[in-house]
Amino acid sequence: MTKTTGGATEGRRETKRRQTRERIEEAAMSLFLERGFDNTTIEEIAERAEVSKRSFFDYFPSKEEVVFAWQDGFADHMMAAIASRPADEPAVKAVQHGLVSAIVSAADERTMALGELIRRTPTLKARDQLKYAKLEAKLTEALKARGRSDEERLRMRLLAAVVIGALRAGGEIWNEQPPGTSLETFAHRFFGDFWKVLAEFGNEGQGG
Amino acid sequence: MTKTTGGATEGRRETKRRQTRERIEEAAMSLFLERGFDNTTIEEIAERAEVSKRSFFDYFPSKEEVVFAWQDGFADHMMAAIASRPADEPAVKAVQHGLVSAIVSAADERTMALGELIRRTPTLKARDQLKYAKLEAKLTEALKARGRSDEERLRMRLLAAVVIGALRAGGEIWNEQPPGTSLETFAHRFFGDFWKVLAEFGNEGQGG
DNA sequence: GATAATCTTGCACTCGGTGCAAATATTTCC
DNA sequence: GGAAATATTTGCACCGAGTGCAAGATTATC
Repeated sequence: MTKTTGGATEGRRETKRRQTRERIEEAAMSLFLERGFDNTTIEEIAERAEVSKRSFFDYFPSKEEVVFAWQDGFADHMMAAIASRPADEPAVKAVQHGLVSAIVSAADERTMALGELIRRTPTLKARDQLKYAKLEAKLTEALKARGRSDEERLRMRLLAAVVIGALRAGGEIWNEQPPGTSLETFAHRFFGDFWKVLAEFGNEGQGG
Repeated sequence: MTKTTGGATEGRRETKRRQTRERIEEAAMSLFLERGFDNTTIEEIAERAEVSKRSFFDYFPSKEEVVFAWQDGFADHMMAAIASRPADEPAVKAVQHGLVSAIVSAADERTMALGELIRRTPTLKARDQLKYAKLEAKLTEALKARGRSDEERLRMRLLAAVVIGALRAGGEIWNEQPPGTSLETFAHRFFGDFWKVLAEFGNEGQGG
């Protein structure tokens, strides 16, 4: 594997490694969901995944990171969705579509159960908030590509901050929604309200 | 101390306890600033504060919490400042004044050094983000008191989310500002820009 | 000063996480 | 196929954060 012998082939090693990683993730998740995050030890995870405790740390840097491993996918999806929007579309709309697209594609059983777990576990709440910060950084990056002047890029930074704020608040409100509500419908309605309210805030702030 | 013998007197016990707490905080902070958060052990803190390692945990639930202990004061100041604004003032303005007031009163040497420490220490970043979430919750609470209808209260929630987003972004931008800039001036100018940009985002979002 | 309540301490223990070196598996090259 | 190079897994010893508990020191109450 010095540089160039095979190329894109996935040897037995890579395969095994990927499988092991998946086994650990699966084991950890099921245990967390069964008996809670704090009541699960790494040794128990390792045992169920049939690896040693020491090997766990070859795959994940900490117990918490297993919970948030999926998160990168969300950010990548969002960035790709934004990049795929026409360059002359207003940033505000592009980011809305990007977010909704990422949300809808990420929303499944597992993710919801995970959210519930995080909400129940104080230890995980802090790390969960960091997730938003990381997302905001990525979003800023994606949006800055659309800005031409320095002033534009400052605007994009604020847009990212505001939109991530909306995402967080929207997530909370979504959790209070009656079951059976369509996530996509909710997301669209929410953004509609959001822009409207934003305009009002902006005007009130400038006036007075 | 069953219920009612003395009343508001501060006995020797309370005094000593407060002093000890301050000694621990002081010891921890100076050590963190000297050699970093991760390179400081609780035993070292305890030693410098002249208490046992076990006693440390009678005063702070964890090493991290020492760093964020001051944070409650900020939130309280902000809430008080908002509550003191006239009830007929637009919420947007009230929250701006409340925040600026809290920021200005909290900004000293120590706080800045602390911010630097947090930025340098990955361990602390997650917990730092939680700070914003807590602040947002408090802000929502303070603002909801101003809302009459359910719709109004929803608006207040979004306002809190957006404003905390601004606070976070503003903090970052402040850190990139040339030294010597007046914090108060910066804060006012920032909010001015912010409301303007917010109105633009709102209109773009509704249009299109 | 006796007694009750509270605070502090030491000790033993659990768990998360790391460094290291030996054992094991995989790939590569002949 | 087999030896050598390389990567992976494991066991072990260790550190530091944090907790429970019971004994000892302090402070408050009468």
